[in-house]
Amino acid sequence: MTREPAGVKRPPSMLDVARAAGVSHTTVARVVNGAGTVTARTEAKVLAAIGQLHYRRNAAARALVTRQTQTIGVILANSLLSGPSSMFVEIERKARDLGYWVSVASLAVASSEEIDAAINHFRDQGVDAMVVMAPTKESLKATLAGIDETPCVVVTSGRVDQPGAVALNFDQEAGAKMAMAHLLDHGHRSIAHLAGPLDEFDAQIRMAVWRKSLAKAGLPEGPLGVGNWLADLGYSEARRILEAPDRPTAIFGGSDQMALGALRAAFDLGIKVPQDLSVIGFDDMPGSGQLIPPLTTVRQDLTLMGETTLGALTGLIEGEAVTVAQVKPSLVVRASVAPARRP
Amino acid sequence: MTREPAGVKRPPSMLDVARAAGVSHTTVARVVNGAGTVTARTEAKVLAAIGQLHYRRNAAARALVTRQTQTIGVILANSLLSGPSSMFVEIERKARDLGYWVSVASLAVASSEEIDAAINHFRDQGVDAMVVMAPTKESLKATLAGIDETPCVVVTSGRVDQPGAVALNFDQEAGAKMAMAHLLDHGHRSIAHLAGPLDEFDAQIRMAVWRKSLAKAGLPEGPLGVGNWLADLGYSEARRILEAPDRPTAIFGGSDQMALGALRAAFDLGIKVPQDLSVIGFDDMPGSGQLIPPLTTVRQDLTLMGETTLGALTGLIEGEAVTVAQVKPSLVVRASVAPARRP
DNA sequence: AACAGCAATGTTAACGCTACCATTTTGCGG
DNA sequence: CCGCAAAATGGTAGCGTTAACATTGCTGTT
Repeated sequence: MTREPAGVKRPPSMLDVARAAGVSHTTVARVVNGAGTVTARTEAKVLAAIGQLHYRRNAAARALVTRQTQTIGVILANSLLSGPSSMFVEIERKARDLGYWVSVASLAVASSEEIDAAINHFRDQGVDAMVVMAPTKESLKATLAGIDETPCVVVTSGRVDQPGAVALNFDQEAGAKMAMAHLLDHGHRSIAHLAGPLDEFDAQIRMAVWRKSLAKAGLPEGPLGVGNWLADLGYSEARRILEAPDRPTAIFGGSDQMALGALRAAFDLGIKVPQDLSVIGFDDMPGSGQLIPPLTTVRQDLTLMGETTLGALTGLIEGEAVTVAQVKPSLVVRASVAPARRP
Repeated sequence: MTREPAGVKRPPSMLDVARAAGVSHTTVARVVNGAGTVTARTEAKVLAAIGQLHYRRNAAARALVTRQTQTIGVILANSLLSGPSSMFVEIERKARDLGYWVSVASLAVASSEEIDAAINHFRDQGVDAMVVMAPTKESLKATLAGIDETPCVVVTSGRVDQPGAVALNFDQEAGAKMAMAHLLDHGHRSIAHLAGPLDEFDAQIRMAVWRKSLAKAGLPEGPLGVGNWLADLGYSEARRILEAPDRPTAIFGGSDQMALGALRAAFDLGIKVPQDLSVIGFDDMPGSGQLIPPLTTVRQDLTLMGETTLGALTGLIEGEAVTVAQVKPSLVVRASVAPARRP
């Protein structure tokens, strides 16, 4: 019967549980952490007290002494635009399973300043590790400069050689090659490209592969449109390309959104897809399979990617030497590509 | 010249800064927190020491004594499928501005168990407040049962009367009414609906409004398809409806994805949109404006919604009585709706 | 029956910060 | 030049946990 001063309402602590169970707080800790040796009888008493008092271990106190917050910071750049950000959901789920908390910062633009601010935000919080999506050279540079001790997985198609940081991404080159090979295999000799924003690695790589594939096949470079991954510019650029004399027989869209715009541009001009024009996309976004016509595209397996990211991250946290393979995309063949008409 | 035992590497603490600046740690605290009274000269010394040592205030220690983690937990249900989850980006940005950290849990399914687990996860972490997206009755019930002391904004179209919790959502009813009015105004007398998963409030409401609007106009109920918000079922259900005798002249899609499926179904059957069939969607997802034809739809202003959510949340944290208005959606008129053909 | 040796439990001291109160310094009117 | 209020600074006690070590209570061996 301990008399308690009727203090302010305060959640129960280990000591409260200890008193209720008639043991020391250390014993409570042993039960809670499942470590150490405790008699079944003692454990039962403690568990009962815990249940009765609705005890929860205080994360702050724990973090204070262990110097571990069990938190992972995730920095999302250009969050909603490109597909890869949905990878985040996978990361989060996996992390929670592993007992981590996931904090997020989603950036409107992946500028140096924004990245820097976000990294600082997380360092203030004391995250154990970070995942940073760095789509551009600038953001990648800021990231590598900003992360210091903190283990970090950088999701980027750029190059990273810095101890403690590991780069991870889809094999953009392989994906783009697949798309181009598919078009070339269907006999297309004049292939346009709708590029994403050219400050992004992914857009650069996809465009470079388009050029190289054409050159390798001994073909002249096709028309190029540049956009922002989105459908609006996909439409206007595609329209411009298709209205020009000598229009291409195929379009390689840098994203499904851009390809979607191309589909409509063709429709508006009375060009039939895939009979008169083949279109291929990149991402396999939701709904791509129900476009008119269903879009052939390159799929990126976000689930696998998320898992890989988190695997690398936990490895890094535990101080292992981490090397990760790139994740391979795959081709989803639907109905927007057909053999080129022999002239 | 204090002699330091060459201990393990440890981030500098307030005491370290204090020693370096020749003041007490209390003074350092005053500078760091910007509270209390400090001479400009002292402040400069302290700031210099902070810069030199790369001092960062330890969030865990601070949380321990203040009992405030400055963290908001966000629970996302069915994250990637429906539009509303992208609201999260807005919430996050705003919260970070306000000095909060945002932790996320994204649920595959909004079942009682998942919601419960996520809420517990956040309570373990000691979040100051939560945002829970509860699309279904089941998840809403679990949410209201699970949140206890923690202030909580529930994003749901369901009903919430519980002190400490406040419901917030788009005015689904207004949105659906707009869509139906638009169709009715164009003279459509036979309107089908492609509903979302019927365990979700939003799907229920949109369907109910569809029914009611028809009844109010003195029209018989039109054909109904039920799906999962996605394009695949949108296609098959729309196709079924359009192949039946007495096909409707308009389709009200529960989501843009479903409407997208309907667009293709019509195309496959040689039904021209909007000449022979009007289609309207809901969400205004990216790309909707570039479909064939560009989709007329109901837009939900996610930015405003995110802001409203966070406003309510901070109010709740500070113990104010919070009542929030629903956010009104708006109609985006494009090209998929035309006057009904007079038979 | 005594005692090593181990299992079970308890004691104590940080961890780095804020809150509260005590003390020192400063400015200024008389 | 004193005194006194106000401003500036310092001292100390927790917050709730873990970690290292100390102690107690058993078991089994000789």
